[in-house]
Amino acid sequence: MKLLIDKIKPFFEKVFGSLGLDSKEYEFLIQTPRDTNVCDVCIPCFSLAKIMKENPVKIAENIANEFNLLLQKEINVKALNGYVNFSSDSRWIAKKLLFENYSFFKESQKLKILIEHTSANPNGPFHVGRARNAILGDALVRLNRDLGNEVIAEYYVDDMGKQVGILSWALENISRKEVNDILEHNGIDNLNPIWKQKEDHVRVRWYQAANILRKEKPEIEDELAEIIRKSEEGDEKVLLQFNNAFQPILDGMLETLAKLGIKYDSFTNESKFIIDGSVNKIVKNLEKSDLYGEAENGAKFLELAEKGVSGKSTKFFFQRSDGSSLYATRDLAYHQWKWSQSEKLINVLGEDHRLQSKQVSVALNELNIKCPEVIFYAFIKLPEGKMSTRKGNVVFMDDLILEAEEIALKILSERKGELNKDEVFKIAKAVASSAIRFNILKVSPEKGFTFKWEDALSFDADSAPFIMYSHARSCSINKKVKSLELIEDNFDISEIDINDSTSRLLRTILRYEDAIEKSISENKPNHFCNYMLELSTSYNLFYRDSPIIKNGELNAFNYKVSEYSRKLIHRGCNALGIIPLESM
RNA sequence: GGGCGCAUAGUGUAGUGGAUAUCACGCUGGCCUUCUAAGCCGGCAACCGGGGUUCGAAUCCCCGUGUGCCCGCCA
Repeated sequence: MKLLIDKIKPFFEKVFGSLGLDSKEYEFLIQTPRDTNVCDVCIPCFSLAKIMKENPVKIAENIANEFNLLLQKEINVKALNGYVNFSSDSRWIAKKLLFENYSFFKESQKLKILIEHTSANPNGPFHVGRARNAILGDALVRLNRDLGNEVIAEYYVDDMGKQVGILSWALENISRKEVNDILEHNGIDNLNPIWKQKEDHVRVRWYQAANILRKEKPEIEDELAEIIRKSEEGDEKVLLQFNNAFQPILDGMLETLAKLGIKYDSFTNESKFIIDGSVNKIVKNLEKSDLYGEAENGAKFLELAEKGVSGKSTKFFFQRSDGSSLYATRDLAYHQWKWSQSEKLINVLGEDHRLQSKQVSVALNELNIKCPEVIFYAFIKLPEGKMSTRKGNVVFMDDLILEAEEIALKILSERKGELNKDEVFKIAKAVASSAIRFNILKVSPEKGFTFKWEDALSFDADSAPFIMYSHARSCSINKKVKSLELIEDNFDISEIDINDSTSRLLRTILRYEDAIEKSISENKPNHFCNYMLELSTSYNLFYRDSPIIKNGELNAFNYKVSEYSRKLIHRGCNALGIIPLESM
């Protein structure tokens, strides 16, 4: 409700000045109420009671009276239960939105932001748990872009070290037949033939087989250690070999994410920071820290016991005894580099990285490098327990998407319609991808949840299709108006009678800015999900009560409101990665 | 053993010091000759337990309970 707050601020200064209060100090009191049906903006007077030594109900009444002397009739001010409640005239809102092109985020500061998300090790297909990262990250990218920020979506590629090393070794040393035999003996399902062309599904089997083989033949460890060591020294030949091993997997993973509308602007390889020497510089600088310590064998660490880290080990190791670097050290160099690209950093990490992220923050402080904002999300479990790529106990995102498309197709086939096959297929894909994203986004990131097929595939009221359906309706109306070539009569907004549901819709539209800003400032896309559900509900009520075409004639005001809503729902869908279809 | 998350109707969720605790599923009763019924309207039902701070606590603090994650010279 920025529009209204900006409107009343100058009067607020006068009123509070006349009460002998510093208006700047109390500006924060102007707020949007929890229950938006009560009023548009309010000032709770409870905290003033102590200073003014008076009953908050009385204070509210006095303040309301003062405002009423100053404000024109387009803002209604009333005192209620110790609150000063402001309600704007619906015609005034309509005028600002429909005729004066009030635009959102005009005064917001625009930033260059780098959002690093997903960054999953390229060793196998996405399962639903890992995908939460990508879906959250992509939503943050889109929300920030909606506000006008310039955003880089970053994927940090683990192209060295143990995991890729194992994969690379497996592809060179284990035959297809051996892989199949090993996995069969260990109860891992066969490759689903649907995915036999998709290298993430194919190659992960080598990774799984190698992990089983390592337990049986310890001598493999020596071979592994050798190539891993070389990769960490930046050996070009080994890194190229690693790259050839994981790149087809990464491509397969990105193909899956693309089905969900997720794309990246930039990929950065971990090895970059070994090769360019920045890791070495980080090590040198960390050695100067007061927290620096060395183990007996020469491994280097920071002692974090005094920095709020506790547990069995309080040491943060950044160099092994053999002189090689660790993931965390490279991460420090990576952060330094990221700051050279942007003014704000956001990382999306699983809750298992909480400690590691704290260690990185302390180390960054020691290096005089700013810390990123980090958003943590809890894991998605299966009813039978944790998901694990190695154990093959997962729901693949590719399978979930396929299943969702089939259900959408089934629903479409049950409904009468004159859509052709291509359109039906396109709609099913859009519904599936949007619904999956939304069902994950609508839950607050720090809350864990258990994956259930029926919830993930729910297309009911609390879902993306609900929002998409409102949009499709508004499109349908627009098409009808166009096809009937109805004429938009001129009208005087001050003469229009605005009903309750239209008034509610106009107010909901006005809260778009607040919803985006809240979601961004807290890095919680679920807030905006909620808002989009409210916007759609408001539109549905308006649709019920306010005919746009009646007896073959166009209601120009209702049409303008509908069109404004249509464009805003479209915009909001893009901000969440929901595909706003024109018909469904 | 220690640290860090989380706990709201039968189920899932919103809410980060204020007005009658949000929305959905569920159960239940209604609305399609009228701009897409994947919709709309009505009813049922909840703040883990105990202390504290405050004029006021689901929200902040302490203790407990349950649950998840972490405590590698892995990533």
